[in-house]
Amino acid sequence: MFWGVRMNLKKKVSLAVVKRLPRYYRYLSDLLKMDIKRISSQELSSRMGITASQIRQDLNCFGGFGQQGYGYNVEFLFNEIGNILGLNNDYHAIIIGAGNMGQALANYTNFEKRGFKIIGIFDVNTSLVGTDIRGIPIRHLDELESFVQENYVDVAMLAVPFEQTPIVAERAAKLGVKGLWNFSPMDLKLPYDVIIENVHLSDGLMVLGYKLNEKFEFIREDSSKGNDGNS
Amino acid sequence: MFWGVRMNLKKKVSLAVVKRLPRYYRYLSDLLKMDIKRISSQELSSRMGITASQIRQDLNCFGGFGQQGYGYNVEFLFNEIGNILGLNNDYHAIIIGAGNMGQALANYTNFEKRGFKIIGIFDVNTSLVGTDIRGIPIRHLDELESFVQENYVDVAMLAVPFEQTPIVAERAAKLGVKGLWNFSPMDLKLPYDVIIENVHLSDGLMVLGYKLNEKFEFIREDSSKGNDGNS
DNA sequence: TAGATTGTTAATCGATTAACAATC
DNA sequence: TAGATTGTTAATCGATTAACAATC
Repeated sequence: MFWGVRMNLKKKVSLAVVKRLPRYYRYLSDLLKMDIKRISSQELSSRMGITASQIRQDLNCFGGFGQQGYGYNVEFLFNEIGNILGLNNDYHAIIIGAGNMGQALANYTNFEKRGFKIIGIFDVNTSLVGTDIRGIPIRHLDELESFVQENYVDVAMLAVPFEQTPIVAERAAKLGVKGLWNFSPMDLKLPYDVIIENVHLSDGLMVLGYKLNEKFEFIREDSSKGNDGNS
Repeated sequence: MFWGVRMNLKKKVSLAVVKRLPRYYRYLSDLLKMDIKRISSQELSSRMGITASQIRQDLNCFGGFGQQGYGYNVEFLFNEIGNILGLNNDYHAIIIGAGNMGQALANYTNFEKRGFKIIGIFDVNTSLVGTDIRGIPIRHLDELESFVQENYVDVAMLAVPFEQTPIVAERAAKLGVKGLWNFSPMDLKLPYDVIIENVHLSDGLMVLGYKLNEKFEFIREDSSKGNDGNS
């Protein structure tokens, strides 16, 4: 018996761990800026507010990045996590919808540092079409098909009105886009081989509301609550 | 021995459950729109892609909303979850930063349906100050202190540049704002009694990148990867 | 009543934490 | 070498799932 297809035996890393990686990356970036060369799991633990044990467990899902008696080399670990997250992958992304949210995304230069290059923006608003954001031209949505066929597009960021979202999502998926980043408050599902991340901003706001309630025992002046017919 | 202060004995509901509530709320809202009057945990389970058992467990953290042999009344459950999330709490919110993201937030009318009313927008850009978004005037950031003292403000949504974020966050917290919703890619921490929710959009994008890599085995044409000095 | 489906307890699974031998 | 700190196994904790008695 010999090794099968490369790395198919590795146990799949849990999503809980993967979701923590960007946070590690952020803290390591801060350490780099502060010119800190090495860090122990203990020290990182106290900065991040998670246990040292968890840090070591998490990192060891991907390999032994540290050194006994020394800790972790900040720059090395930073680069390794960057690699794991695929930050030098040079993904090509487009933004569909050039309203406020689409423009905010287009202006968020950080995405490029994270390996996502925005190569096109699309909208139906003819007064926007022809203009550009940071040099990226805004095209009419009608050009979506031809553009994606002529340019390699990995990811579409969807910042269109709620009702339009499933429609443009399907168009993008049909064209072979591999990932969708959806900002409409719905759980987008498609019968295509595409990875979908739903953002759900207002869900987060509602959780904030819940926490406020819990902590400060709100119920503001109980103003005309109406209680209209709850069974 | 008798009952202590009201409901201080209830076991604290775990954050995992609370985070699922907005999603239940969304699905129930959809059911209402489709004029579906009642739903069993089984049926909801298949729609949402989680187990019926989990649905019943989750809901029973807050009380028995269903009826044996019948299921759940959609409208009743919808309203109950809305109450739990404090959607009729009439929170007063302000937006600090009227750039693209701030404007996107200001135009997102859904927040009002979720119990958050935006009563003010602040920026330092004098060409924006004096204008308004959906009738909400944009004020100069200098007016923040006087405005918050004169108007009840529960939550500040922070959509300012990275470097400004800790500064305006501290100003808001000092003024007694109870919740902060932070859109800068940092873990905001403050020595005040304030609840902070950090959004971290690009963290989500990086997780999408990781999943793309995992599924499609990326490594695009290995274009001039440079490999500049990783250790 | 019989059938359906909840509320709730018990079993399982997975993730976090603790502990410690390996080793730099 | 002695001290420090990792990598990793084992123990604990919490969350999810299964099962079923209660009951509409």
